[in-house]
Order: sequence, then structure tokens, then C-alpha cells
Amino acid sequence: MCKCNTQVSYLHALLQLCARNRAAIQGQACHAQTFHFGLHQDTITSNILINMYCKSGVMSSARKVFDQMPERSLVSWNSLIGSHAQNGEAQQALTLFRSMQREGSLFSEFTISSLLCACAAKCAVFECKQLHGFAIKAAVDSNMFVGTALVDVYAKCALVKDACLVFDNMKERNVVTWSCMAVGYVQNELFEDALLLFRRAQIMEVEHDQFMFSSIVSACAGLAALIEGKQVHAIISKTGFGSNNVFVTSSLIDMYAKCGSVEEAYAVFTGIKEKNIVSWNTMISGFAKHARALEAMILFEKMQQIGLHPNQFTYSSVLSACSHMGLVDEAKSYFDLMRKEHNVPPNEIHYSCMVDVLGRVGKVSEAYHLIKRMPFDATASMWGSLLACCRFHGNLELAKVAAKHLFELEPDNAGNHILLSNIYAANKKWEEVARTRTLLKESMVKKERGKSWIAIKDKVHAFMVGEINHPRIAEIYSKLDNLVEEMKILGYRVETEHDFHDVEDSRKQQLLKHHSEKLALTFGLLCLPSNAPIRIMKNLRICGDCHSFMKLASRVTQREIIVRDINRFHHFRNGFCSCADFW
DNA sequence: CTAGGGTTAG
Repeated sequence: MCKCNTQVSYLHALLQLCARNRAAIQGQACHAQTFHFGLHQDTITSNILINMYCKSGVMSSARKVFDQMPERSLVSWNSLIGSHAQNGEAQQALTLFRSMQREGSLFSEFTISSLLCACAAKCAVFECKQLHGFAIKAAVDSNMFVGTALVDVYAKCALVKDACLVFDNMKERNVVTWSCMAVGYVQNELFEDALLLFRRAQIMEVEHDQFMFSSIVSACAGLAALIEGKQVHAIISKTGFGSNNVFVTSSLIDMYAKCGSVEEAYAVFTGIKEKNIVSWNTMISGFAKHARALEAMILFEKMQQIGLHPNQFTYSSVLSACSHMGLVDEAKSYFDLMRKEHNVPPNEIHYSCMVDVLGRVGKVSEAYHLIKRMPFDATASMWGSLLACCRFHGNLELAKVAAKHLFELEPDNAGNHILLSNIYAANKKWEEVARTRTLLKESMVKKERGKSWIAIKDKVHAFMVGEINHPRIAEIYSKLDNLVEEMKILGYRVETEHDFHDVEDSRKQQLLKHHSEKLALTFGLLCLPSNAPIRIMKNLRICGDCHSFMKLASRVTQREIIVRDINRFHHFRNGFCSCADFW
């Protein structure tokens, strides 16, 4: 029996090489050699074998080595648990942990961080809290890996406060810890907090990496904060992460698109050397939001020319592009193609786009039949879009059906009651109008108030309907009056049918005049240079009066006005809107 | 010999 040290370390090195390269076949040959050298019962050799089999994905062999070892060490357990965690097999990892405890083996920071990782993937809150307890008892909670895993798992389970608490109490943090916290904020839609964290990291001169950048860019996208987004983009370019990471570049495309600058989104897109499916999907979705269906469709073709297969995201983006523009035939052919050509089964989002586009072009019954025969329960958004279409195309019978379903799903949504009331009014059913208006008044109390905001330099100015608190509000109202007078000469008439308060017409005119987007626009006119586009963000759908107003305002002032409402972007230029009045 | 994070949909 030869146990020459150089040969042993040679075999170990070979096995480690196999592990790194996930070379199971060669690893197996080395495994045979361990018998030849009488090393098969050696703990370190067995651990290296377990690691090699885990890394190359042969879990059964790893388990066999583990089961046959005469003396298991902590590393043996950790390797196996860690591997199950990485494979997303939380249950197996936890079961092993329990056997480990039953056998009286102590665990380490390696064990806990692996298990936490497994729980993060499954959002297993209870297990995660328990593991946190174990970590404290075993005094491994101050370990950086354990702390980072805790931040990650708490954030993924939507326990942001717990994540923060762990983060703030950590003695030592690295770039992963910081990016986990940032990602945690973004995933819980706490975009402001993510940006504040990023600034804190900058002040503390923490190094950034691609993970941090992609999450911060997503935060800017979520806030529709173009100025901050551009600043972060500049930092990214300086650090050289600019065009070589698909996560960062996809986030950048999405950020520019959601901030209203589809041109800059496209510039990032064309600059990517190796685009993946997400790069394409994000760009297509960007064009869709901006009512540029043709470009969306062209990209859909181009991505296939370079050999990428459209997936569910791709299809939801092209379908929504079609629905925004009322391209019903194109939508139908995509809907057909997705299953036949690319084996993508349509999901609720795809059906929702189809219902929307069919309804928009007046094929209301067809939309209803699609809802009836789809394999899911219809969502509120589907009934809502059907109801809206019934109003537009005048179908009282289907409107009643849609409304009935809708009120079951969303009893407190004021917009739904408004729609139905209008339909009854159009059909001169005054009793029903009165009945719906009572329901409407109750729901109006809970209705979200209209709010718009505009960024001037580095400050965001927000306006509510009939705002009185802005420092320059008097100036704004006076400028708005002048603008309205100028527009009236061109034929602007306040469309009071878009206001649903139970008040007389003159008061309605007043309320409409002071819709938040009009105030934001006026403030933009006061503050921004005369050639700069005016970008306004809004929390609700833009009303018909404001839409006409913006069209005329773009003509009178010769400005480009970009309004993002809850669904999409409107680009107003010289009296026209990119949505072709279809929204 | 063992441990952590990110992008796209109505």
C-alpha cells in the first residue's frame, strides 16, 4: 500500500480540479484511485470527493460517499447541506440539518448561511426565524456571511424591517451585504430607501459591483427618476461596468423607458455587444409603453433572426404594443403564433391584452367570449377593460355583466362605478344612474387622489388636484389662466363630462382646470428652458379633458410634453399625441 | 475540503 504524501496531494489536487470543472467522469476515475491508495476511508479525501460530486451535480454519489464515511466531519455535513441549498432543495437541506443535530454534531456559520440561502429561495419565514435563533445561540450571528444571508432572506420574505435591523447591527459588511440590502428595498418597492442606501454606501466609500448597480438602476426606474437614473448611469460608465453585464444594461434600458426617454433606452440597447433574451424583451416592452408598436414588432422579428426564441415576456410586450395601438389583427396573429410556433402557453397577461385590444376596436362580444373560454378566472383588469369598451362602443347588456363581476372583485374602485354610471346615463336610465352614484359617492371617499410630479433640476415637485401648498402656486394659477385663454382661441373647451363630482357645471370646470397634471405642466413651463421637453408623471389614468388640453398646449407652446400615466406614456407634439387618442 | 446577491410583462 503506497501512501506517499506527494501522491496523496496530487490526487486531492486532481479531484479539486474536477470539482472546479464539474468533470464528473474524470472525478469518478480519481475516486477509483482513492481505493487503490487506501484513502477511501480518509475523512479529508471523502470530503473532497463529496465536494467534487456536489459541484458536478451527481448528488447520489456525493451521498454515497457521505453515508460510507467512518468519520464525518463538520465539512462533510456543510458540503452536502450547501449543495442542496444551491440546488434549491430546501427540504433536503433542512432534513440533513435535523439529522446533524440528532447525531449531536455541532454546526457552524457555514451551515447556517447555507440553510438561510435555501430558505430565501422558498420564502420560508418560520424556518428562517428559527435559524436566526440558532445562529444567535451558537454565536455565529456576527459572521458576515450569516448576516448577509439574513438580510437577504428577511427581505425576500417581505420582512424589510428585520432585514434592516440585521444590516444596521452588523459589525462588518462587504459589497454583497450592501447589494443584498439594496435589492431587498427594491424588491419590496422601497425605491427611495434603496437610493438613500446607495448614497450612504458612496459616502462610506463602499465599492460597488454589478449587483448593486442593477438594483439601484431598478430603483430609479421604479421612481421614474430620470435625473438620478442618469447620475447612476454616469457612475456605472466610469467604473467600466457599463456595457458588459446584461443585468445592468437591461436595468438601464428599463429605467430609461420607464423614465420616458425611449431614445436613450434604445441607445443603451444598441450599445450592448452580447444581447440576451432579457435585453430584447426589455427594449420591446419599452417601445410598447411608448406606443411605438412598429419598432416593437421589428425587434420581435430581428431577435429571431439572430436565433433567440420569444418567451412569455416577449409576447406580453408585443401584445401590449398592439393593444395600445388597436392593432387587433396583428395581436391575433401573435396570439396564434405563441403556442404554435414557440410553444409558449398564453397566461393571464396575454389574455388580458387580447381582451383589451378586441374591446378597443369594438369587438366587444368577441372579447367576452374569449374571457368565457380562457382557462383562468377573469381578473378585475379584464372586466374593467371590457366595461370601458362597452361604454365606448355602447353595449349596455354586456356592460351590466362586466360590472357585476367587477364589483364583486373590486367593490371600492370608484372608476368602475363612474364607468357604469356613464353607461346608464348614455342610455337615459336615470334610476340606475342615481343608484350607481350612491355607490360611487361611498367609493370616492376611498379613491386615490390625482397626483402629478415633475423633476426640476434635482428636486421633485408634486402637485395634488387643486394644490395650494406649493411655494409658487399663485404664479402657477395665473400662468395657467393665461394658457387656457390662449387655447380657447384655438377651440379648447373644458370637457366637464370627465368630472364626476356631484356639483354644478361651473364648479366642475374649476375642478378640471386644476387637475394635477395641468399644474405640473404649468410649473414646467415656468421653470424649464424653452427647448426642453416637459416630463410629467401621474399616478392615475389621464382624463379626457387633460388629454385634449395637453395636445393643444403642445401646439400653443411648441413644447414636447411627455406624460406618464398609470399605464403608459403619452408624447404630445404639435397638437398630436403618440397614442393617437387611443388609451 | 464547506457558505451569500441582480434584469424583462397588463
